[in-house]
Amino acid sequence: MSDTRQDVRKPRLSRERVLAAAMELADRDGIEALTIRALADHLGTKPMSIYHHVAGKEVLLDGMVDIVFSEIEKPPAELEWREALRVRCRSAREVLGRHPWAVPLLESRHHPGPELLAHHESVLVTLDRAGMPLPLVAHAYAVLDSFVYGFAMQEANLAVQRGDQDAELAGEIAAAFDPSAYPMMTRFAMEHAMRPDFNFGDSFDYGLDLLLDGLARAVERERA
Amino acid sequence: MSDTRQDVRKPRLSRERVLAAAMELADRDGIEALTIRALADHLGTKPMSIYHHVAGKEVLLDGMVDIVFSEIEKPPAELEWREALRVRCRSAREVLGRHPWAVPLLESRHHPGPELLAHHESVLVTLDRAGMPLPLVAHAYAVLDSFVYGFAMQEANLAVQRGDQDAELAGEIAAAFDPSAYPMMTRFAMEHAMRPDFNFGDSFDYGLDLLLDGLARAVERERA
DNA sequence: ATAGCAAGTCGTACTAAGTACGAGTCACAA
DNA sequence: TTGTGACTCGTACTTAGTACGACTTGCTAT
Repeated sequence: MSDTRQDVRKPRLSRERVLAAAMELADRDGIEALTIRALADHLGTKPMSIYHHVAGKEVLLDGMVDIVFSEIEKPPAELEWREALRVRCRSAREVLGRHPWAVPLLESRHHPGPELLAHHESVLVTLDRAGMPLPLVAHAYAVLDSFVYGFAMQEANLAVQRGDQDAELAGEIAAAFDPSAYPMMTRFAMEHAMRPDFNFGDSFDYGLDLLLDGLARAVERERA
Repeated sequence: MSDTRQDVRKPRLSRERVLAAAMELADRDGIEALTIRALADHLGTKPMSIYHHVAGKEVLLDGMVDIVFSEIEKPPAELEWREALRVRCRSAREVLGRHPWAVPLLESRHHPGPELLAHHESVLVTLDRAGMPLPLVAHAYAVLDSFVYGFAMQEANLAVQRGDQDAELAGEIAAAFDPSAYPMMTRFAMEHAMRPDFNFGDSFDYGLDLLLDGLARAVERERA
């Protein structure tokens, strides 16, 4: 009778299970819904049990960020540098699209995890083998990451917008909006951005190529 | 005896004073230190008085974001489009440097204020007068803002790092850091990033020119 | 088998923060 | 002088993070 029936319902907590559940919750309900109590419910436990596997909420967030980094594809070593960076940047955008809550966290965590470090290393190696001198490596990395993070940030926000848009936001914005006060915005929206085939995301590849082209030219100039 | 002595200490609350005080607090102590109670103390009032001038904390943040936008210089109409955009992007970076807490908020607020709308309008007008067709306008705006916001985000984070770095963070990172596991990162840090004349911010103008050059070329191509 | 221990779980309770409610105050106009 | 509307604030409720310490459980060495 006194068999271990609880291992069916409670497969024992662990740091991994806690982190995985936290990611699920954040993906599904948003980062602001990720509270220790909600997480405990989601895991079928009580709040304080969680603290035996992660030291606190900050550490939990650090762990989640490192998992996000682990999902981003590193620049493949066998590809030419531009192609390799394209792969990693596209992957970064896609992963951040799956975890929109992560964007503001990525750069604001002070405790880099192992995945983050490994990721940085692999990108630096790729820039190095492109033939860039260190100052150019620094520029290239700063510029590419700014673009990727910034773009992901805007996309994350658009996603949220769309979420409550159907409800009232659209009407609310339109109401507070005087078309004659913002003629160019109105034209832009009417003739382009509201068209069904408009897709904000298309600008990602456009901007990425802009940057990679520019960097390639800079590498050429270095060679001269 | 019963003169109005309190108007010396309490110049009467107002939406403007509340917002200004909130900006001060956020700039000085960080956004996480901006609580209604702390704000009330800063203003010499009690928490609930604030709610007569702003409807809640969300609205307070919306208002702060709009003030930040009001501080960003619009692209001057009298300048050539590239130069005009350079002015506005540099200004945006500088303003976000003064208000690092604003970066994650900028894109996550759902209620655009009048300053934000006016700002967007002015940038769109500039892109239009550069001779870009609407699809290119969309790309240009998305790409430039991604870069500016992303860069500001990274700089904001660096500023925080430097804040507690002196204390223990530097040693902490170095301790958890195995140079042989990350050879390229180590080389990059030693031979470039830790040098006294290295300045992350220098990459801003570099990236901005990369993008503006690319966009100018695209405009040329359109003309053909 | 069993004593004992380490790992894990959780009930209770404290603190910080946002804010609803409603009573009080104050300046000014009629 | 008195009524009114704008403003102020004391009290208290709610949600969240988490410290403390007791309880439970499964494994190990006898």
